[in-house]
Amino acid sequence: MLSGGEARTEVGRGGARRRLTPEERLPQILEAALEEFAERGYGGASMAGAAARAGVAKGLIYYYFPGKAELFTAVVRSCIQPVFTEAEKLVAAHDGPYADLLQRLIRLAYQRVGEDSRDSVLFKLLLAEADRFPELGDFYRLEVLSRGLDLITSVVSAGAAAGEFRADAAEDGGLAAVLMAPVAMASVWRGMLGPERAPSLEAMCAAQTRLILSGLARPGPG
Amino acid sequence: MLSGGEARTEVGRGGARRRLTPEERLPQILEAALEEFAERGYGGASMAGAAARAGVAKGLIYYYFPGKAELFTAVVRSCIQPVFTEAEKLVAAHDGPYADLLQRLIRLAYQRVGEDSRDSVLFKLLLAEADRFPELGDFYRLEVLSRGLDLITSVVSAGAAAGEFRADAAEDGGLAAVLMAPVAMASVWRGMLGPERAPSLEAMCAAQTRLILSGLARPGPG
DNA sequence: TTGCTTATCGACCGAATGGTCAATAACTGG
DNA sequence: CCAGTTATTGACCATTCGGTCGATAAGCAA
Repeated sequence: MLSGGEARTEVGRGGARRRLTPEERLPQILEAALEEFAERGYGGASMAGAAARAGVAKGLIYYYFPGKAELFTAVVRSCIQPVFTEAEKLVAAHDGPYADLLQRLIRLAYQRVGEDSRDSVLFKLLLAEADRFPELGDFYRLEVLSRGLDLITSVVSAGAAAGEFRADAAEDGGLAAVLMAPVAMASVWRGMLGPERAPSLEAMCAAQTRLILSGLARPGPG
Repeated sequence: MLSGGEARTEVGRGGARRRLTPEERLPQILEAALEEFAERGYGGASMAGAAARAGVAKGLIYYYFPGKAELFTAVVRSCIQPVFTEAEKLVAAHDGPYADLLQRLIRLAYQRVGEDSRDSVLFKLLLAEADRFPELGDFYRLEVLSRGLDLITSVVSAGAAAGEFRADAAEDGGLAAVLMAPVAMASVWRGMLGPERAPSLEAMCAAQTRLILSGLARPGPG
């Protein structure tokens, strides 16, 4: 009865309405969606919630994104990509002992993990949802995992070629993953347990640096 | 209108009904719920879905569990705990060089990750949902993280005390986390990318073994 | 001002979901 | 075989949520 067919009689009389260019509104929506996703997870996040955080009507989000899934992938893309460009720049610019470079890379990575807690939360979320969104899984494989592994591999190989590291390190297929994992896991731990309860970043950074440098050194002179 | 007060006229005439003791039914429900959660995530999983997988009416789940959250924590508990008892038994029973023990522990961990893919998926899920369920976070911290770190720390310390490893390894607060992370991350990668696309477990196991053994060895004789 | 484009709103819908509850059939002990 | 206990059912409810859509106002050009 009270579901009148088109009984929509009092529409569109909303309050102050500010019209923005898409270049201004999009970041607002992405930022709000990041908060919503980080706080409630993918399944728990609601379009209405993201809209409310952005101070915007729900319908507007559908004006910018086809649906929830696309909004999520857009948020992830906009957040995780810049991390790697930084590291790659460091590698390209470096010269000197490779041990120093490796040490500096490790420190940079841990530092970055400690900086923005929302990044960690989103990273964790990415892990959790990747298998339900093929596009997300591909994105992670290509833009995060492979990129990180390649970066590490190139440094280790160069160090081995320069006689600084053990020669067999260059052909060790799993080494890069083993070197990358502690930072990734530190991020996950931070995202899930919070900065206080997760293992200390400083301690992990120091331990990994020591372990790697002595573990990769040539067994030669005492 | 058509919501008759107690118009429920034809209830309870369902088909073949098998009555089981709770000790028989509970594992069925937990197993079915594991499948459902692993496949759809926490938010995406539905009580009806879990019930259907168990071949049971939805209401029965509420007979055994107060709600969705409790069902989830029960599933996680039942799944992750047995992993550690195995490792702890290994440590308790071992004697001989600590390098061998460490090697064996690493192999056991990677092996276990490779065995049941649902465990990896659930582990990934646990990471993702821990911060929305305090009970889950505590469970992880106490029953998984601390337990693993303690195990590793005890072995490393014993090895250092026996003069097998570098003396300073025993006091390295972050070392255990760095040693534990690759296995955990390997599990996460498997859970999110699948066995084929994730970094090879064998390669990671071999690389980590090499890295650790040479990284922990006393710098002494060439 | 007029009129066109388009960013923005918010009521609405259908579907799905978590959770409840009275009815009931399967066992149990006597 | 009967009565009491309890495991099990499935219809039902309230709510939430993703997504649609017509109305509308803000800006811009003429």
